Amino acid sequence: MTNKGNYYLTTAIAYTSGKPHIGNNYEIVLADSIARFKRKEGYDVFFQTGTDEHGQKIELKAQDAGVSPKEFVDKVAGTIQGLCDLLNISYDKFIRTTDDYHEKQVQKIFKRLYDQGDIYKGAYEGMYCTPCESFWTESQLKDGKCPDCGRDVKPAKEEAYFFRMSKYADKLIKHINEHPEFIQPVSRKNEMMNNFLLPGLQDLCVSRTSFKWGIPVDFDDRHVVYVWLDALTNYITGIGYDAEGNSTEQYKKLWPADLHLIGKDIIRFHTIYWPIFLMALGEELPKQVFGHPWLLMNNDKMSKSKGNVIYADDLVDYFGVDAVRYYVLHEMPYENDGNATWELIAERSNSDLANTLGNLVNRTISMSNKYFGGVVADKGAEDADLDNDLKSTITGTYAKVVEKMATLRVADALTEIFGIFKRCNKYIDETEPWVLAKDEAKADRLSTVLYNLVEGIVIGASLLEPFMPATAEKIVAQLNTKLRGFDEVEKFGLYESGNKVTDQPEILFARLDMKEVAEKEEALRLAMIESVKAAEEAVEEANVIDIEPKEEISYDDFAKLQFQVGEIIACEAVPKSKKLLCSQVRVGSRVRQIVSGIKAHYSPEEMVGKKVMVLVNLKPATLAGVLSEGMLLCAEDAEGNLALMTPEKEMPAGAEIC
RNA sequence: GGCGAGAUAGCUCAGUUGGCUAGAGCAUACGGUUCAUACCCGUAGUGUCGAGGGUUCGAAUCCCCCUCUCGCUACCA
Repeated sequence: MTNKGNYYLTTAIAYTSGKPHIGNNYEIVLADSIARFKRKEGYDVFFQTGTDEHGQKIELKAQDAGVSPKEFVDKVAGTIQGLCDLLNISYDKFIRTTDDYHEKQVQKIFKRLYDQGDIYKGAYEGMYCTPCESFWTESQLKDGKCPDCGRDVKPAKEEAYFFRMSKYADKLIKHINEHPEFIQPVSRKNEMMNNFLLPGLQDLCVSRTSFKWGIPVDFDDRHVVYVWLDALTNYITGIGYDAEGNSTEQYKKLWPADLHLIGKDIIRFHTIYWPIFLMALGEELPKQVFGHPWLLMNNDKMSKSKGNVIYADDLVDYFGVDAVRYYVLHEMPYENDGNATWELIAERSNSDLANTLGNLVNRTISMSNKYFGGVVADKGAEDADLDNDLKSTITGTYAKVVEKMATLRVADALTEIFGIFKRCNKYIDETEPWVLAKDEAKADRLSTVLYNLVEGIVIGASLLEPFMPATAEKIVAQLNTKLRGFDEVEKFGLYESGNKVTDQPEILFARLDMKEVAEKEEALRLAMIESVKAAEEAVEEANVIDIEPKEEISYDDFAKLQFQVGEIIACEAVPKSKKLLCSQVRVGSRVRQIVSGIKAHYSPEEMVGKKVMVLVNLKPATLAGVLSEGMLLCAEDAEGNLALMTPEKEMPAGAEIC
């Protein structure tokens, strides 16, 4: 195939906070199929993936695990790279944001942007969201919560470096308008425009002082570089970018990237901040950013405690790598989220892989052995009526696949390829080889029919190679030939006539018993729940939580609070609210009505009769239209589980707590 | 209560700028076949395109309203 030039594609780098599940691995399988396809089309492909290893979340996770952040990310990065290899991912480069050259360049980039005035030092006073590691202004908050994740924010002030986003906003708007293909799917483009660009971009805080696990700003080492500035630059540092103008030949060859493949949740970072960083560096923008949908499990959020997390390695163990690749590539819709369950994967494997494809290869080889001792020869005994349609279907498939792949419709491309195998099965029915075999005079015709089948399968396997490389190889190995290049899949009849196929056809995909699949899934589910429990029990003893220290108070401040034991004598849910319970609480001789947000943790029935700790002199308030005169005190753990405070010995309602 | 997304065959979904009797795959039923992994081929379907109203020569597609589902979010005093 003639060289068509360079093609540089990337996946998002995986955040090393834990082992990724199949929904996370979907992206890289998709990227791999595109990379392999482009290579086969004749592009000089460079495919980069890797891990994003900095940030407060990782610092905390490492702390919990009792290891250093570096030890923590080394382990997770190893797991992630292992999964990539398991899934047969043909990446050219696996970058880690803790790699030396990357860290050095990020520092240089930061310095350069600072020197040229795009980054300036300021003080940040605002609301901070810890999980997102993001600062927000009051006006950005959504109902007082983080507009991104919706969790609580807290006021914080810190010296920080800022990036002048607004300086480049107009240029970016112009770029997006002039390059409609830049943001895919297009529906995302308007979201970015209307929600962020047109209302006016805020300057972005690009440094942190609240934690250490990041790349230090080299001229002010109390600060570490904002994780997104750090992470996004991997796309250029990984191929040899140098902020001082000494970029490598590879960089000059590959940049700008042809495609950034990312999840739909991080489109904003890739279509607003990243392009602006690049503009500031005077670099070209990537040609396209594709925000793919998510793969859900059981149409539900995955959760280890529910035991419904699906891991790629479990699936590969059971179904084989190509069945897993086939499933995620074929079942993922283009714009909506997809769904995965063990049953769905098994059904797909049985119907498409075992029946349509595997059985076709098997029956073709069996017939060749049975009728001709495995020798496949084209005797030229054509039946134009039957053969021409078969041939045109097969040779016409490549063009259709190319058309689908051009717009990243990978699932549709696979459907086209399987059209070949379906057509071949039909051809067997049309030609009835077992009938031909009974007539000595029709031996040549029979031979040609089998030749046509083998040829069709070879072309189909060659088209299938980018998506299911191992299977494609297995098929042609059994047919004693090689996979074709894309310049040889539109011609019919290149299979070497007289070749001999294997006499020991191997089952490509075994049919799966749905009952066994269900049992396997259930076993894994139980094992997962067990391991979660065991892990919880193991940490139970050393289980401590640190919370943000509050300002010191005087005894007088404390004395202002009046706590008493209260007895809950009645309790009911507050209508029109999702979290509130309304309790009647006897405190001394008085009964107070207290509303609490604990419906998720206590049922009204189990509340009744409890003796609890009550803050009684809190100003009454109305919640969801119901008056509340006081507050029930609870302890809260890191997961937000609540436990009511109760006296450890029997005490009368109204007893003072002091 | 607020914001967002969605509702098409039993299941998973396609349906481009409104246009001929609404499609695909799987599952189902029936028929054919036996080379093959009880497989393959063919046929048949069933759908008030969530309900109602409107615009139009014509609406799954546009507008209004309603119902329901799913996210996120509010009230955690």
